[in-house]
Amino acid sequence: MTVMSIQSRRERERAERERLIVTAARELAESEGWDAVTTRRLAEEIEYSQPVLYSHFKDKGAIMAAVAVEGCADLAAELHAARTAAGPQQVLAAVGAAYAAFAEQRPALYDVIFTHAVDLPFATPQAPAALQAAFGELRESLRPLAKDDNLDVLTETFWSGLHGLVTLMRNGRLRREDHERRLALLIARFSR
Amino acid sequence: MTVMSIQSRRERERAERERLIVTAARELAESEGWDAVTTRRLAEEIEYSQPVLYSHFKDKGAIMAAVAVEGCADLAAELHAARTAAGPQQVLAAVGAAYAAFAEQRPALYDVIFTHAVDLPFATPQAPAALQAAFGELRESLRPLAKDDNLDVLTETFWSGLHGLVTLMRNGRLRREDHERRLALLIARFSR
DNA sequence: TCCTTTTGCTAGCAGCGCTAGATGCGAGAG
DNA sequence: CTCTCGCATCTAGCGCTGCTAGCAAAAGGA
Repeated sequence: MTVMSIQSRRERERAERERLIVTAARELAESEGWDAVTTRRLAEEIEYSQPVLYSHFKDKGAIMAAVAVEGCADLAAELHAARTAAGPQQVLAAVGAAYAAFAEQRPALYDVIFTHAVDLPFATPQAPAALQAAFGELRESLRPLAKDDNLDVLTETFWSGLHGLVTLMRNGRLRREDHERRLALLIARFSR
Repeated sequence: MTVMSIQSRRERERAERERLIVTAARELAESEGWDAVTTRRLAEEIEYSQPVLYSHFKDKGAIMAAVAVEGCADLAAELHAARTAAGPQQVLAAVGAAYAAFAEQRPALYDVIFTHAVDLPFATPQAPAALQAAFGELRESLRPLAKDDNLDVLTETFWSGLHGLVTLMRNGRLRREDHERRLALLIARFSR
């Protein structure tokens, strides 16, 4: 009895600490940007020494990947809310706007999902469930508009359009004040 | 006389060395990626010491910006060639394919232009001429298709679509084998 | 109580961007 | 031709990064 319960307690504590690390990384990134997320700073934040991080994660990239998966669940939830709240004619516009809003309001999270960390499986069945869920929301928004186009290809292409809009705008390549017009145009081109 | 010619010789040599730096940075980035472009490595490559770099450029970002401007001229040239070689019905497809090919074949150059360096003015009249030229090629390709849409907004949106396609694909977010289908779909949605 | 294993820490490596201060070379004056 | 001055360049080093080897301490089992 003792052996088992002691072991399980340890595993529980370990899991809690792992959550602590991911949460700290995420909050630090969201409040001060990924540049501020150094292993020393993170260790200080969780009140352990640096090497502890490496007993949970292979390297810093793995921590970022964990944050990405978490953030992806948030994105999926927001897309789902937007999709189900909108009337049938406005689904694509609502989901597109929700996607852009997420990227705008939580840039650190968006970046770690879609531009930074590479060591996540993406367009395969092994991709994290949250990620497939987010993609699924986009796909369902486009399903009524697919006609003779392949739904997955259509979804990926529309998604690329959104991704291009938000990334180019966020690092100063596109004038911010025309964002709404560009978004509307993209949606118009993918509606009907 | 001596004073002037000595000074001008020095200025000429300085300018040559500046070109040397930019070229070395570009070649190093293209052959081994930007991670390999460290100030030490770059100094070694040009056979000067590190501080020399800082007598030409404010910091490493400024060197990257210089490479970006150079690369942008290449991009503009390739887009121009594609646009002028294609028949009127195939302009958009040709230019889109040329854009994607550039991103695919010269990823380091593409990244420094469109994702890395931020200290370049972009969507303003102060933007480098090469950059405006590249954007202009896209704009001219879309002009016949603009109809009642604002041409600049249309161009920026189409550009975003291309940018999203290539960036998401290059870091593993999109299956490579469907690239052609996605590109064709994007072009179809912006034609007519 | 003693031993073993596990856990976390201190200290340090190699590399980064960047810079202060020393050094040597070239140009102009006498 | 020589001396001096100023500028161009280099050496050395700062503070930071991600990451790890090796030791200390705590915890569990006999």
